[in-house]
Amino acid sequence: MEYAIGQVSEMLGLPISTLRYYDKEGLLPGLRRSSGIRRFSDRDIEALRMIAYLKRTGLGIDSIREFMAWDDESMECFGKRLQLLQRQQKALAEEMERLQGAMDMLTYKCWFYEEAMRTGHRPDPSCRDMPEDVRKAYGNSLGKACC
Amino acid sequence: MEYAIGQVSEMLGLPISTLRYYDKEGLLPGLRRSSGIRRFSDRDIEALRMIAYLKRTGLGIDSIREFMAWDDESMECFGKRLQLLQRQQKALAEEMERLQGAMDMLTYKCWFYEEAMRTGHRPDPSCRDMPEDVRKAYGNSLGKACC
DNA sequence: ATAAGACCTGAAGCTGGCTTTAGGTCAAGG
DNA sequence: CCTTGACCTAAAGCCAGCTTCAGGTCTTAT
Repeated sequence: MEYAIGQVSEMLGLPISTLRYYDKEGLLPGLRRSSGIRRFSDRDIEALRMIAYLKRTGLGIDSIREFMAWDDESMECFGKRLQLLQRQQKALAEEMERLQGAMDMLTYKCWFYEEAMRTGHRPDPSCRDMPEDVRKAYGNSLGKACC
Repeated sequence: MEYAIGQVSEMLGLPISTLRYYDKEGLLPGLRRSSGIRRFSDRDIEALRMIAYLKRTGLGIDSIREFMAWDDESMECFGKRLQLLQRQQKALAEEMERLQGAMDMLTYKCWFYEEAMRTGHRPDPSCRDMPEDVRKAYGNSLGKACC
């Protein structure tokens, strides 16, 4: 089955301009055309879904282009793709750790301002009635920085 | 204690240009100057640490400016800041879910290409020897999309 | 007195990932 | 025949968050 750009846009919820941009950037190396018009195959659709996922992982356009360029029939492709994905897995794990630290800061600060509102003054981080989870979050993030 | 911009840059590992940019953007409303030169107090330093954390949560410069503008001596400030932080907590939780989905995709795809290299052909997602954690990751992300 | 070094400013430039603009082709329907 | 609508292109524009540039001030050491 083949689709025109407008249909694909609807199917995937992506603007037409984005699809053309991806094509121009070489993210869809197998894309067919008939008399100038792009004809998206089911494989192209799957590639676009994969692109969306790769973008979520934080991968940039350049790496996605590489990923898509490796001919997925070849044995060599498996190794190349695996390597790229593993690298990205590591990068994403680090990013998620960073975000967890930020989240812990928010947990502590929300407790802080709730306490401040309740008692009328800024609580002490060494406060004995800090809940256990907040204490843990505090330790995992600010520890000593305050504001 | 007060510091000049170069010292602060060293202390926090931020480029001088960034510190000036933050000041220009109004992120340090209390910053003192003597004869044109910025004098960073300990409170300004703490504010900068907090800015770094807020940025990590994904908060934009505009919201950080708001956050910093609320006079933190006032009772009203507690409520305002709490509200902003809670909103960001929700946004960050959603972002982390998105990333977890992306991570699950990577888990599945890494298994996929490892299998492909081992066996010499692309494995079937309905494969009985898919490890439990990979199956779970697969369910939580692609499910049916493939590439 | 002068040269180095730390500070200052406003404005322009950069990056990534699109989006918009301006202008053109082509097929179907009234 | 002419309009409408879906497609096409190259090039310029946009946004956030800095960074760089060009030029100026102030202090301190030689």
